[in-house]
Amino acid sequence: MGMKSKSFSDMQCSIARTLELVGSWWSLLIIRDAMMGARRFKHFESSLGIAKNTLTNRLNELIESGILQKVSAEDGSAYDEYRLTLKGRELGPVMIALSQWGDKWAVHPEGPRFEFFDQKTGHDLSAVWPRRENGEALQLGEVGVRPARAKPIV
Amino acid sequence: MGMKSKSFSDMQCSIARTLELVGSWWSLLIIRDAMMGARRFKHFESSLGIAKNTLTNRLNELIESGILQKVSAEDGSAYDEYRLTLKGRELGPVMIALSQWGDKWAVHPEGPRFEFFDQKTGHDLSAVWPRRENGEALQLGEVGVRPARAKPIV
DNA sequence: TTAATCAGTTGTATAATAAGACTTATCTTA
DNA sequence: TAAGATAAGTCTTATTATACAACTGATTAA
Repeated sequence: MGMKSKSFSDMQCSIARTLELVGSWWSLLIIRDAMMGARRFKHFESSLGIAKNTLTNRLNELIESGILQKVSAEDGSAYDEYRLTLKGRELGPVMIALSQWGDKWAVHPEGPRFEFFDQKTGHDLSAVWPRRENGEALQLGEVGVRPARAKPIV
Repeated sequence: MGMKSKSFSDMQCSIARTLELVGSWWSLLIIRDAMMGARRFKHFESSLGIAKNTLTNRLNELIESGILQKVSAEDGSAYDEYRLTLKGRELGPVMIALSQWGDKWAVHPEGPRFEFFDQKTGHDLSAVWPRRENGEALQLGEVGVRPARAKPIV
């Protein structure tokens, strides 16, 4: 996109700090591909159509951020694999929320390509949505934002 | 960032199509500010420290996408206000998921600045997380991705 | 052993952002 | 009501990230 000398990392907002790590143009799609099983440079490259130098940069940033890690290949190849860390895998809810919104508001003529499901049962997931402790979904208008209270240290 | 002639809009993936609309560097922070009550150009500008021309471009893109709309000011001012549409407000779960991840994985030394809560009760929300129909949270490893089945037309 | 593939690196061109000066319309206040 | 301040942009220039293509050295396949 352009000159990104402006960084979000000094902002106290957790959304800004997250976007500092995964908000670059290709980052979330790289993470998506990793969640769908991509492990090798060529997988990401051919799936995304991203320029090689840009892919190199994004992958290194994600490693630097602790979202991806390079590990020796399972199949004995000399080429290392890129794998999500726990930190990376926990972006799952973000991905599902993005996907769910796109299914509703950025519809492709041929419909959605993929869907998330429960591997235990094969059933669909319920919507990723703000809920009360009892599991009840809130209306969006009922969600408020307030200054964070100090959390107990222990 | 740079040359973004590569567009995601032709991709069938809902995540890519969503990022095409809100994945630019500042877009999600503008939407965050709108959710926190920002309505005027100056609010976004001073909150974000974004260049004016860039802010103008991002705001117009978000209007073009139907995420923001310009409406006449409630207080009678001649300056219009930028307000989220329903389409924009429904990015709430994405925001909460981003915030929740940042609270855990991109911690600021002084802790989180804001938190979401239930305005009805004042209580915290439960985590935005993949769940079964019965409300039970899945382990991330239990979430699978599969080609989308054709949905019934009616 | 030769050719093809993989994972990059290195240029060059282009497009998006940053920064700041400038403009016009609106608002405040004395 | 007139003058100054503020709001919401626009325009220009400089910087930087991305795209694209060619090239390189290591690994793999035939």
